[in-house]
Amino acid sequence: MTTATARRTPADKHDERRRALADSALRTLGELGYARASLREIANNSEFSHGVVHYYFHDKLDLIVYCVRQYKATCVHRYDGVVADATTPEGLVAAFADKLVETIVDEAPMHRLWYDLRSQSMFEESLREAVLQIDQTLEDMIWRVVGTYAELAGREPAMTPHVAYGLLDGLFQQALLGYLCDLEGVLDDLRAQVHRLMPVLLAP
Amino acid sequence: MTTATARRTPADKHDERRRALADSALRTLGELGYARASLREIANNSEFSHGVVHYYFHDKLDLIVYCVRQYKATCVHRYDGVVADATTPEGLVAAFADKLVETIVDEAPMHRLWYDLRSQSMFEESLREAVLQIDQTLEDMIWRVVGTYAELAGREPAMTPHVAYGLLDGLFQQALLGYLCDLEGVLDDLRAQVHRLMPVLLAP
DNA sequence: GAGAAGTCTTGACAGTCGTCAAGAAAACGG
DNA sequence: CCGTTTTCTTGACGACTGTCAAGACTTCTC
Repeated sequence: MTTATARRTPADKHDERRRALADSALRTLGELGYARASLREIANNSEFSHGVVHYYFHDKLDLIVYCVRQYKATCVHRYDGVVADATTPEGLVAAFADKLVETIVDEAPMHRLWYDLRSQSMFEESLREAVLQIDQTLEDMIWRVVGTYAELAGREPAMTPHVAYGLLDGLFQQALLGYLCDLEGVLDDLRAQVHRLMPVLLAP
Repeated sequence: MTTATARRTPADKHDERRRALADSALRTLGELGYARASLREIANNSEFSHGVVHYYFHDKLDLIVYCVRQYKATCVHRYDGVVADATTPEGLVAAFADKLVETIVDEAPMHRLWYDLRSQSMFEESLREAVLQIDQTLEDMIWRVVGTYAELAGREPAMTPHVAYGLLDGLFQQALLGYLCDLEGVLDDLRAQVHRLMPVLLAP
């Protein structure tokens, strides 16, 4: 009865419901993208009715930004284990590259949704604040990997966090598109590319 | 009367009209993006009526793919002059970087439209063929720059065309987003980043 | 200049969209 | 158990969408 988990205020329940709704919505958004995923379709692929969205979210933009924020909040810790377990620079690179490939296979819909949202933010000003914030967390995520890699290698990073993220994101996006287009070898290519790129990110 | 330009078949006129319509459409598409640019809005911002679109194009997708193809067809020759005029590796890099910055300022709407279309192709299979083709021409464009740079420097490229394009595209996309978000210094940053990256693309 | 072919306008069609309001249902507090 | 508050469903609204067809207009051909 009076366990710790029973200590839930109404506000907590409200938030919990928002999270559950966002989780459902993410499935549909990852499948259809930002523009083609209607609120009715999102609701149909969930346990909720289409009207309930406006009870928990102000409007469609509010829902979608919340969804992507929620996904990315956990996403940015994907490589924490890689960083924590690494003992050699080569081992870190290998684990990092493997994890990159793994997430393309496992979460391609989520990644394309992110790139969709980021592209839309180039047109829709109201998306830019959230996109810039998320982009920053991704940059930090990458920098934790590169920084640890530099430490293990006993060398200094030769690039800013911004550049390191830009370069890796370019390769990742390319691989994601190739994977979704069923091109052959894109995943192995990505792995090899990361192995080649990482040493370049460090000063000689 | 019987000048060379008067030698126009009806098919030529038809193509010319398609090009003119596409030119108008590109303005609206660059402003609103793929999803929010309706055929009526496109027609309103042109000298045509909304029905004429279906006389020259099969449907909306047909129009938009034609538009982006048309734009990119000229876009891929942007650096031809840079390549042709270059006499030293450093000069080539400087001219290339300047041109990259210039096109962000001058043609930001067109570039964001391209990234929009490429993102959409991750969801819409019918876009993928065109996107992959255009992406290949962009890769070739970049490789003409990198290849000439390698020749002038008397060294060998250390990356495949695919990787070189992926890396530069990542930086470019980042700078474009920053520019559209009115972030300070993104253009100078891009210039500096290209100066640093290009030597890395060559073998020691 | 009459007829034919090509070009374009207009208006309508069947859907879909985001949004909201009225009220049912459920959960809660005493 | 009743009254209140929160939660959710249902149905409707106006606006907007891509598409198309009927006909007007222009251009060309003989």
